[in-house]
Amino acid sequence: MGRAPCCEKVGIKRGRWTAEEDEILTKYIQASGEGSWRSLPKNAGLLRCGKSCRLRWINYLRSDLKRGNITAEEEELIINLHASLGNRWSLIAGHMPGRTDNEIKNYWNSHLSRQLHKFKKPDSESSVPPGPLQPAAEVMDLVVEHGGGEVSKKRKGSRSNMRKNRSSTNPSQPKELAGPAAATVQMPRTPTLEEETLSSAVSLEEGGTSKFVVSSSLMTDACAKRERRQNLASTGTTSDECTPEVGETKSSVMLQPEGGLMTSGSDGAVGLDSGTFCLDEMMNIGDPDGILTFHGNTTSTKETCSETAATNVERQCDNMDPGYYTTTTRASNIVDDQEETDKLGKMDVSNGRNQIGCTSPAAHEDHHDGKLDDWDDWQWDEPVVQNNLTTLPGEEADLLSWLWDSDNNNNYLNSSGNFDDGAGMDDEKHNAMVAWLLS
DNA sequence: AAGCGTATCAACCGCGTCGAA
DNA sequence: CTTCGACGCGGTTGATACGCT
Repeated sequence: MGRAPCCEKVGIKRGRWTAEEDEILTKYIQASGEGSWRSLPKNAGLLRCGKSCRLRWINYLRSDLKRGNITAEEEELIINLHASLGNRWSLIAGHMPGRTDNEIKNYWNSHLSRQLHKFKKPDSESSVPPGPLQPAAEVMDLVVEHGGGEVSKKRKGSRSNMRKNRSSTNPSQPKELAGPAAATVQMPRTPTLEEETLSSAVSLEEGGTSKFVVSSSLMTDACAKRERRQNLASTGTTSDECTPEVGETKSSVMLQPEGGLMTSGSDGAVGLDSGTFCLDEMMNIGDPDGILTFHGNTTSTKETCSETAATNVERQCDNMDPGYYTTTTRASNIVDDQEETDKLGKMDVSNGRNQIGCTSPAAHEDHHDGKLDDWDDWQWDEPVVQNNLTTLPGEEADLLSWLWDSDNNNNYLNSSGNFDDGAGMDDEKHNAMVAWLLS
């Protein structure tokens, strides 16, 4: 048995609203108030469905609506909120006075999801032979899956992109990170959702420079104390002022490319200023220098996070097919080895659209005292050269070029230049790639 | 200038949730 | 406890605007 229609279909006007209808609806609501949508059209003398009236009022006629384009600040906020809330447009809109869920949803679908689409390596465009692992795409699938949002199926380009392309005099010029886009947006607290949601998002700046965001929120009681610290950080307290609590060692502080702080305690919990995320399930960050250990044990520390959290993390771990790998997130040791420099020359995020380059934000950490440099100083166009990534010690350099080789050529050419049919891209590499991206 | 392809956004549709009966 | 109506939400559609060739 089908559901009864919300209103009679016959005699109901559809399509665009006229100015007269708008005026009738506005006057009626001003006189009688919102609500009773079902009976409203009849009472107001409109030949419209109640739903349609409600939608028209909420999305267009309300006096408190903000008109005009989405600003950079709002875009940043949408990205951050979407990373935490997913496609809960009404909730996102609730954090953005004057904006409607429909407006935000449209903006996401037409603007922001395409950026994800660009970041996500499309299978159809890839020359990767069918194989068990396609690291970059798979990782991005993983990231996008958890709140990264659906990617528009139909849209390929963008009119705004066309405008930019036309007006751009220097396509390789990285988008300026200073200003709104680089500002940390303080996430409004939405407890129930944060408690249940583990999500991630990725955004990509245009012009061939990447802004990689993996923001997650998974609130648990055990993580709450860290959230308090991150709240301090987001309200102006620097990372240095986030002193560890008794019995806890501040093992590392990393910087999200978004400009937010990413912290981890000795217990392996990782916090973001846009939420907190118990990472015990997936990896340990126990090394004071930021050594990140990736593991697949999802059962040992469940008591520290809620069952929901554990379930979600388990799901992520399942997707990641975790093995055991240890990588590092530091990149500040100075070496004068030209050979290593040459190796790292392969690691360039000035990539083409089918290539994903990734540099570790943590590599930007000042190794002397753990103090974070200003993210604005990050050189997006040539990060390897300009951000001293050329000074990685040999082990890290090998890892980077090794990972890069796997992804950069899409054909799994190994470091020796031999073709790898995919089988050679073993779990270890895959997990290392995941760990690297997450770091 | 015309035609075509695409982006944008208002509106529609169906389903889930909630509260009252 | 069940049913039903109202509402709200998210996904999708379609008309229109716009940019490119």
